Amino acid sequence: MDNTVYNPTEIEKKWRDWWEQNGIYKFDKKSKKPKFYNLVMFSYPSGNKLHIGHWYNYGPADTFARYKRLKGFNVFEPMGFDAFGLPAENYAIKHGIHPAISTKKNIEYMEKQLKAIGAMYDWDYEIDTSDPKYYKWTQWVFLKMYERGLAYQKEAPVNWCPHCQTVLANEQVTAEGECERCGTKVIKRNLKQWFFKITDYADRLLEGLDRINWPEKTKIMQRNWIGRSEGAMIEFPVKDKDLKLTVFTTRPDTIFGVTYCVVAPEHPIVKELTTESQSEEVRKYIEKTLRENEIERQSTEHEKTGVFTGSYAVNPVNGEDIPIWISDYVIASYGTGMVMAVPAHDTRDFAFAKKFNLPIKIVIKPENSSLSPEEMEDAYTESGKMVNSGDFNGMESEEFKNKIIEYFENKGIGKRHINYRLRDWLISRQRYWGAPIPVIHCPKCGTVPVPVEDLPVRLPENVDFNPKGKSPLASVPEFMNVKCPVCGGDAKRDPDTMDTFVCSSWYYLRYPDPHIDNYPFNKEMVDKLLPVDQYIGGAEHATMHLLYARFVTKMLYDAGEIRFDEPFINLFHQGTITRNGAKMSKSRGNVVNPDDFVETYGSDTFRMYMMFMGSYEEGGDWDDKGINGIHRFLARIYRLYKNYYFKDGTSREKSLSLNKRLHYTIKNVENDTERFSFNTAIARMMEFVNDTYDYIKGDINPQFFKEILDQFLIILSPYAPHLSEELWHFTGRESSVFDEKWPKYDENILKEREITIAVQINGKVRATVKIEADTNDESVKSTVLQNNRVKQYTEGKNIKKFIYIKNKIVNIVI
RNA sequence: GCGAAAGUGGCGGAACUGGCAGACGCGCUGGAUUUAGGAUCCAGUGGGAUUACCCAUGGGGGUUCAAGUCCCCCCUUUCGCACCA
Repeated sequence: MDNTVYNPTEIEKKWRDWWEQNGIYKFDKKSKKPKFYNLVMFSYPSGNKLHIGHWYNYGPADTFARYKRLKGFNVFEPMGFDAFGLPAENYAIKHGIHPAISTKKNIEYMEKQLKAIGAMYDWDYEIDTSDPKYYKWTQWVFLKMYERGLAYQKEAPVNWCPHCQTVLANEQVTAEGECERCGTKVIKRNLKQWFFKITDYADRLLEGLDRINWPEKTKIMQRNWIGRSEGAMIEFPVKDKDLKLTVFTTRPDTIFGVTYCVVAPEHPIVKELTTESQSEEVRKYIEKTLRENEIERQSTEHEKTGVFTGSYAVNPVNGEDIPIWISDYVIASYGTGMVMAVPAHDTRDFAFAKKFNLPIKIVIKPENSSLSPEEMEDAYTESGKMVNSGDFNGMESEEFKNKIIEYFENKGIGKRHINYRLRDWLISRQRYWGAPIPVIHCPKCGTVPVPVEDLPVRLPENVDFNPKGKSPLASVPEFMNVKCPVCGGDAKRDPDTMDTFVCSSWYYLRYPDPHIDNYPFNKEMVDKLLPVDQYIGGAEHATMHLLYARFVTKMLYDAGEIRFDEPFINLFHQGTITRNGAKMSKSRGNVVNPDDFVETYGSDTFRMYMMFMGSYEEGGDWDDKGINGIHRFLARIYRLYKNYYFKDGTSREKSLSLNKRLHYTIKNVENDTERFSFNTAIARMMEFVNDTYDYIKGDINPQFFKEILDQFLIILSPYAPHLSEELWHFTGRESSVFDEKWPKYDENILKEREITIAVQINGKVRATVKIEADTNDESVKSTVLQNNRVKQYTEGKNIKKFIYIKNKIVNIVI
């Protein structure tokens, strides 16, 4: 009987050590094979260590990398740590340990866990963004931005997280108005901050999306985030005042329908617009607005409110007086913070006009109907023919849109304009654990960038890093006091550190030569290895890291530093793993701790089970018992080789069916792996193993069986690397299975000679018949009609139609 | 409110361009082997009906010889955007 026991713990340790000792995964820079840069999003070392989400990112990604290696690519698969930033710092604060120490410890632990995955990482290429050797070059990126006029300081209402005690970029505030990291409600504060001018790249960030193979939903998110809209800026003089309202509109064609204007309550111009008699009401309204939180205020369900300022603007095309209101439905930070209102053709303006009894004036008439202000229930926002629009009546509104802008431009009252929702990237943080901003403030020379040769601006270690609402570095005189590089006089350093997303916006350039110390990256290696061929990571970075990285890449391309302007050619987002149908969280108590399962089942089983649970794109639901299925499968493979690989047999015949099954498996596992359909690839391998167990029930042809099993090991190896290496050596090999070539399948072997097809009568399957593949329609028809089962149904009936889809199905209509 | 994706056995999920729905696995049932097993092997497993029949892919219509797949309406879930002028 069978007492062969699959002991993953022992096997996996053995082969990890062997791989390391023999340098199996050392990246060969000189290889002539085509390169394949397989990248996963690196992790930040917080106290939580590697969780299942990391495993789900890294395990399957490594399977893909191993597959590519067997397919003949020179695969580059590095790993590192995004070590600066809030998670690491908050962990340090909570435990009262210096972040430099806790980060180091966490990295050490996570390295161990990452090694337990058994991935092909070449650790010679490891990155730690909190290492001065790395952040020196993050500061260099800042200086490049500065040099190119893309880094600037300005005072602006910015997002402030009261818990993290720092400002945040727009991208780092959730839709609920909460801090992306800690979930605290974010408030607005007026502060002087550093920004990167990502808005300069808005159009190119849009255009580039058409050239990359990314999930469509991610592209859509980026497009929406950038929010390009075409329209016009139009000036409305204010009656009896030396003032002008400049509005942005995407519907200049509705200019004759303007019946009022609205200014955001917090806009400075409101003071000047408000008349004596309205001042009390306006003051109260502004106060009320400021008390309300941003989210409630910006909700579409929020009922319209507003107050008349007492002033009137003049419509520049017809001289009509139009009242100026303030209302919180106008956002101060978008466009100019003021709008022209056309209730007849804009739903929001319509609701406002209805509420305050403002006139509704129709200027566009739909194709086959007419509108009347009294009967309208909502605004008409489509195109149509112009009416009530002076000399332009009768013109198509779409055509008029362009005509009227030309008219504005000729008269000097407006111009064509493209507006974006995207704002500049706020990169300064009032926190300790980050790369210091390499800038010196000199009373004489102003803002002076730190000369490149003086980099890095080192983060001092002896600092009280507990957040106090201002930069911890500001209270470190040794750090702050510095001589101005220009005039040599006394000056101060900038006390802020950079957003961690700056660190991760260029790390993929550093990987190919992470130890280079005279430049941020090795140009020759970057030319060779970049852009990234496959990037795999979570979808939550759609409008953060993935947008920033593209921006920085484009900037460096413009600066002549690199030869490509899109960093990630192919992108894939893995799904999320749930448990009992719910997201894993500590509060639900349904967290899967990978270490526990790896200990009992081994990393091969753990990795493979994650891949088997569901489609990689959608994730799956974790089942503590389900993992047994994969464990049994691997143990079954183990026993198959140990007990039958060298077994004697006397059969001289090859099993045609098993051989065919092998080729079928090679083909499908190849196709499925290529499209990240790991769950079906594993199912195909299970079918193969089931078939081999059928085969060994009979007499074995030892030579043939060995060949079959050898090839199967190679296709199994990306999925269960340790087990496959073990068995590969068991068969007598001395070299690694990962130095083999992916087997080729033979389409001729896959072609069935005799096939079974279903015969339907009126769409219901009533029989199956065996036919020769590719036989002509007539002979199929006679075979089918002679079938007894078919005869029962067709006897004495009139066959109206006989449909035969080649090699697939027959349907007889009677 | 708008946009996108999805809804298939007791469960996780297959089904690539319309062509035998439920691959593969979990669980369950029965059997074999075993001192015993939560190990292994074999068989069965969508629902109903006493035998080649009927019903089944969220619900309702439709197109087609043929629909999980295409079209229309509705319901539910998840995600994204939320007054962006």
